[in-house]
Amino acid sequence: MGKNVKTTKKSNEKYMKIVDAAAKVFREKGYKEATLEDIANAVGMLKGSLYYYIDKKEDLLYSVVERPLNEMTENLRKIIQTNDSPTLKLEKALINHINGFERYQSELFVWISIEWFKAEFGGRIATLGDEIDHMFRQIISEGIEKNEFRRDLDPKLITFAIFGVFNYMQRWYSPNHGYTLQEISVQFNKFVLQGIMSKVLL
Amino acid sequence: MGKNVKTTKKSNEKYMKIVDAAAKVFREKGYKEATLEDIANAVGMLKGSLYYYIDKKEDLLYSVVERPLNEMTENLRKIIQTNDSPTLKLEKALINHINGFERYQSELFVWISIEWFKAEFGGRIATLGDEIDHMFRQIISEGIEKNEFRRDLDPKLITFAIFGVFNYMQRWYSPNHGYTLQEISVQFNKFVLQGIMSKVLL
Amino acid sequence: MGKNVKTTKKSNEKYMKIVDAAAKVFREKGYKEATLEDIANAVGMLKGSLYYYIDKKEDLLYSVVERPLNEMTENLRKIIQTNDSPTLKLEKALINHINGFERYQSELFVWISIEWFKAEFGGRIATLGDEIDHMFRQIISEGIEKNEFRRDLDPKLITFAIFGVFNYMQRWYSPNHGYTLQEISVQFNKFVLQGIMSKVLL
Amino acid sequence: MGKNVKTTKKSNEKYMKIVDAAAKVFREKGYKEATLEDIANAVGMLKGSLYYYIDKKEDLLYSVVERPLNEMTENLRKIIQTNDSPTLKLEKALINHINGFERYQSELFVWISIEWFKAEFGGRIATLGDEIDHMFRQIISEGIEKNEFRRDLDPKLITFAIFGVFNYMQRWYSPNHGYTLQEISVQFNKFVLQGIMSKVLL
DNA sequence: AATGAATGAGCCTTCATTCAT
DNA sequence: GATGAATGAAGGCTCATTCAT
Repeated sequence: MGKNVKTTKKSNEKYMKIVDAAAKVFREKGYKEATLEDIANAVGMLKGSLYYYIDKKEDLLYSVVERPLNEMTENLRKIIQTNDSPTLKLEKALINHINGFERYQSELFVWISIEWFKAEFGGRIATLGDEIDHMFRQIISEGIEKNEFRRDLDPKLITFAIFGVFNYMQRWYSPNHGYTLQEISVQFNKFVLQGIMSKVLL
Repeated sequence: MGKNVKTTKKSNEKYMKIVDAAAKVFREKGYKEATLEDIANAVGMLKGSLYYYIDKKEDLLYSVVERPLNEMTENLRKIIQTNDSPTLKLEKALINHINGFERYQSELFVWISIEWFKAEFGGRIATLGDEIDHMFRQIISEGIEKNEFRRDLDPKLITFAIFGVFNYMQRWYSPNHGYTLQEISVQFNKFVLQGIMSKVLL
Repeated sequence: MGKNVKTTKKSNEKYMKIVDAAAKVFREKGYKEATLEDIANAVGMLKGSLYYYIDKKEDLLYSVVERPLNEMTENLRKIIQTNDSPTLKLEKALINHINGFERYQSELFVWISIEWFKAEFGGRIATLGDEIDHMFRQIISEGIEKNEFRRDLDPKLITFAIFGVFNYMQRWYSPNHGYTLQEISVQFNKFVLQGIMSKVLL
Repeated sequence: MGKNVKTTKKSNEKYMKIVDAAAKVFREKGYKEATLEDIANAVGMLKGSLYYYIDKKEDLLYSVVERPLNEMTENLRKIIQTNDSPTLKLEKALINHINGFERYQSELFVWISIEWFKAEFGGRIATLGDEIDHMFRQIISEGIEKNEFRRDLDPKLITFAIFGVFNYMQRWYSPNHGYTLQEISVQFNKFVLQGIMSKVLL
């Protein structure tokens, strides 16, 4: 962190405005399709002026996803370290996930949308979400060990399935347009939990 | 929309080769990042020559996803029209889905990857998958009505969840690399079905 | 040699025209100052069109200096391999040098002008002239050994001096403007030779 | 030309530091490649701040070369006005030249490096070195008249040759790296003098 | 059918320069 | 005196597209 001269500059309000704008533009058009001019316009400046704050376009991508991802990772870590049952941990983890979407809508959707191509970006970006994957898988594994989750499910695959349920929201979810995140959260949790639990209460 | 001069041309072998190549290149690089030169090279011709077969790059996108999607739609329609129970219909539909992935891997993954931005493309592309969505939703609704599926789940949301489980594969699935589609299919079906069924047999 | 697809293309007339234009423009404005647009205009095309022939600006620089330098190197090699006396070899080498200037004026002057910064360019460019340096030095050394040239002069330094005499022409020489290359050649040779010979006939 | 508001400012220490930094940066990267930011960084200020001292980048170039050139011109003038023999004058002039390099290494190398393009810069810069050229030529001419230098050599051309010997150092000379300026001076003087003298003592 | 060649618009990035504070 | 911030013009490069042959 803070390797370049611009770190100081980055820590100001304007830079945050730029990153916010970038998040929205990336979200709307996709990273590659988004133009620096688009972003600059959204902030009310010229594209060249952005370079006072960044070194290259990719910097913006990193800045957009860095904080949300780190926050979610941190929250997840706390959840995992409790003595809660795996089932409860999973519930909390899923709620954390949706909460993340609530707070960092564009940002996380941008993240999800570049996932497939993240290898193209610097390693920094590529590994940002790895820990989340890992911790989810850990919860699932623990649940299986403790007989709370079905033994016939592969932890890795099931983690993918769960991420699928939630992350695919990127494709259809739009705020103020159909369902609230709250509704979605409730429904998806019920679905996922019943899907993996070994003893289903009916 | 109407048949144009190129319709004839499109029906030949060469054009199919081009579309196949396009599918692979789109899948690997993403639609925007893929270059007509990439595609042309993959077929062994020059980029300019492609225009004998297409009018614009987007045509290729359409051609790539058109057939797979239509086929899947058709299959799904047949499944829906049977007298099978909703549960069985859902199982078949999901198997059909994975089978589609098996046969049209790149193509469908391309489709999924552009879903979010499909509005940008001509209406033709935008509506291609709508029927699939609709029929899935129908199965779910029917299952709820017939008390096979949980009443507390919203059909539309649950359809999204299911699509999420499967379509998110685009992000992590790679053939000959971990799980077979068969394994995935079995696991995901078990997960999804237990997740939505009203009476779970344990 | 011939690593990329464009090799074939490069071997045509148009590419040569471009390289010629580049040589002139580089000569007039300097490599960095020269714009691709300048060069394109000189050939009567648009700057973007140049990329049909090149991969990057630097390619042009390389193409400009490659042949002249190779030719001069080759000629020099022949001169060195004879049984001529060092004095005669030096004379011939100097004449070869001026002849090179005659044939490849812009090209060689471009070369000389980037010498200081050649490290910035790919290794290919950086080492192009090394052999010439080396062979000149060899002639001087041989002349000293055979007592034709002064023992009190350091071969390396004197080679630099001689290059200085000739290559500095880049700064002041302009065709059809003062002296002919022939006149310059005669004068400089007399000057250089008397400067290094051990026995001067007066 | 006239003294402007900034003249006062220019006469202070800070401005000198800036010019010194500019000299080094210009020398290392070339004038065009050197960034005002590079220079500002070298002095420990921001690029915008430079404009308190300068009107435009070119000003720095002028300031860099002005003093060294004027000093050398002045010294040369003194040498010329003596009653020394042309031979001695030439020796002194050459020593003055190398001494200049010693004291104003970067500065003079910058000067030499922009010579070809000096027409692009304001006339002020363009004519700065003219007097030096002229006085050198005068010494040579005088030497020929007095039969100390060879009659068969053209004064103008020979002056170019001599400048070549010394000024080309810009291309290969690097302090603390091979030869000392002292060594170079001795060798080059011997070479040049024997090269032009009419009676060579062996 | 396909090629070779060129177009032109657009994008990222750089940088000298300005200016209010 | 100096900073921070922004400007705007320009440059290298990419690429879908066109078109004569």
